[in-house]
Amino acid sequence: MTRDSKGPDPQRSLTLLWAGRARGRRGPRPQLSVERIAQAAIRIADTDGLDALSMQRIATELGYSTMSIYNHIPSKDLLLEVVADVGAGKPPELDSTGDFRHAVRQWVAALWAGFQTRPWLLRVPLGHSSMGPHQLAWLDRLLQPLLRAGLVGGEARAAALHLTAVVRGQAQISIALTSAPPADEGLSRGEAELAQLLATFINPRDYPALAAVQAAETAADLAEHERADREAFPGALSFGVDRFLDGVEAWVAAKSHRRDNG
Amino acid sequence: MTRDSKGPDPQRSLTLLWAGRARGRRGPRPQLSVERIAQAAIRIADTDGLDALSMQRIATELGYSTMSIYNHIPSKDLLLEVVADVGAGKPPELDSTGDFRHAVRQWVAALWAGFQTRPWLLRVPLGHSSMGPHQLAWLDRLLQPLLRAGLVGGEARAAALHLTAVVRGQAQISIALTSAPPADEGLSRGEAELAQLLATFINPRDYPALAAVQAAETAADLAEHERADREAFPGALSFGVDRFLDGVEAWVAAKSHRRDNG
DNA sequence: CTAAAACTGTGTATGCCATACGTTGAGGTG
DNA sequence: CACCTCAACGTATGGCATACACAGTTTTAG
Repeated sequence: MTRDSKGPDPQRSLTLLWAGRARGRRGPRPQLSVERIAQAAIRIADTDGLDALSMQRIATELGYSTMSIYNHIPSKDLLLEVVADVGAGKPPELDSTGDFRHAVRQWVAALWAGFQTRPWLLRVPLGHSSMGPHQLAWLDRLLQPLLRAGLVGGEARAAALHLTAVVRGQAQISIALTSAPPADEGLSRGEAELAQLLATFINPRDYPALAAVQAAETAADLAEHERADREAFPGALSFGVDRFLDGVEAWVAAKSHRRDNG
Repeated sequence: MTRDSKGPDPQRSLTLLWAGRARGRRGPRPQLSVERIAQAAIRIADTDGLDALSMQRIATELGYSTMSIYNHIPSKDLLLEVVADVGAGKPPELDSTGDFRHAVRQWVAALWAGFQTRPWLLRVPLGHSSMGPHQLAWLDRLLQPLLRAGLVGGEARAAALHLTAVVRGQAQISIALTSAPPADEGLSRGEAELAQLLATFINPRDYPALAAVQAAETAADLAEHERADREAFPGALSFGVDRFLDGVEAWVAAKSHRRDNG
């Protein structure tokens, strides 16, 4: 480790992510470790947000000087890669019996819940962390029901990427919209008033489809909103995932039919 | 405008995003404007990346002092929201004749291309920019073919969100994996060697499905890779979008059938 | 018509940040 | 035992966002 050159070096990222620290080195025994540093960083981000995450903060949290951190991690960018991987945690256990759709929905719900718990994960630039051990574990878990459904290698990989991307993207958008107003000044105008303000901008001339959708929605809106709070993930996500799984199922069926007749 | 309180204030975000500067104010006529500032910021991010984007840099680029910027934009976070919206640009014109799938694919390809052109857009925290005029224009454009396909309000909105999320997420992952190695030191080991290094970590014990997929892929990999470079967007994205559209089509068909028989 | 008020642009200052560099001492290795 | 390597530390540097006080300009109130 020690002093090193910078720059986006995938090799370094990978070895850092996959740890496996070699023992039997010289010098004093390290008290700090990549693991401890990452844990402290996650703790800070969980409690005070990603903006509060600084090298100095980590060091004081652990009771060491700021620069000691750099003996274990060459830069903050690399640290963030590690944090993004470790912070993802372990993937859930899925029902491997029966419907592959059920398993996939379980996986989606778990990932969604993870992003709700740690919204800051969505603000960490991915870097090479998507090749970290935890990220790959999540990917592996999702691939299993997809392969079981009848997708072949490349298709399963594409479908898994699709689902990962959907949850990531939806969570990002969802969290962006749910940033709480300051609520001081006595009257904290709710989302309703905000939506109304926005509605004044959405004139049917510039946004015909949007206006149409918005007009058609005011009716059944409330009932759906209340129901959504009780679900594992919101209706918009659910609809998309279900339609995708419909398509996957049809694709597999068509493939096997092709094989039967070929 | 002038001096203002901070904090995530949706109201302020929206009024800033939707501009409409009122004239007839006191004081000297402003030479700077939110528009000019945003354009300069985009220029900087395009040429030197998001990390090079600082208030000082913007100011010197425009030939003003750093603090002048704050007379027009209360904080850098708000600036980024504006930049994220303006930087998205105008949505493409879609073929409104014929197949809705074609139009959707056009839209997806355009958004994908946008993210390739401006990768830094994916690193800007969304904030409330998703309610900016440009973002809504993109959304509106996508809603049109979806409504035409036969989805009703809520479904169309969910499907549009799904597609947006997919492209965003896939682009993020894709860009994260394509960060170039420094390529100094004579031998710039390619992605191949990197993949091989990664492969040593992926043992079938911990990652059974991944290993299976990887083993099944080495064969037809090259041909597919070469073909992917000529497409508007990569095969993984295409597969997912197509399966989703299959599901949407089936859903609409089932609905109309239900109606015919109900 | 005048004076106050409001606003834009400027310069300076503060405090936080990542990180380069030099030093010290610990503890394996020859 | 001598040497080498490395962990932890302190200090220093340059960049950053932004608070604050000021100067000049234009609109508006009286």
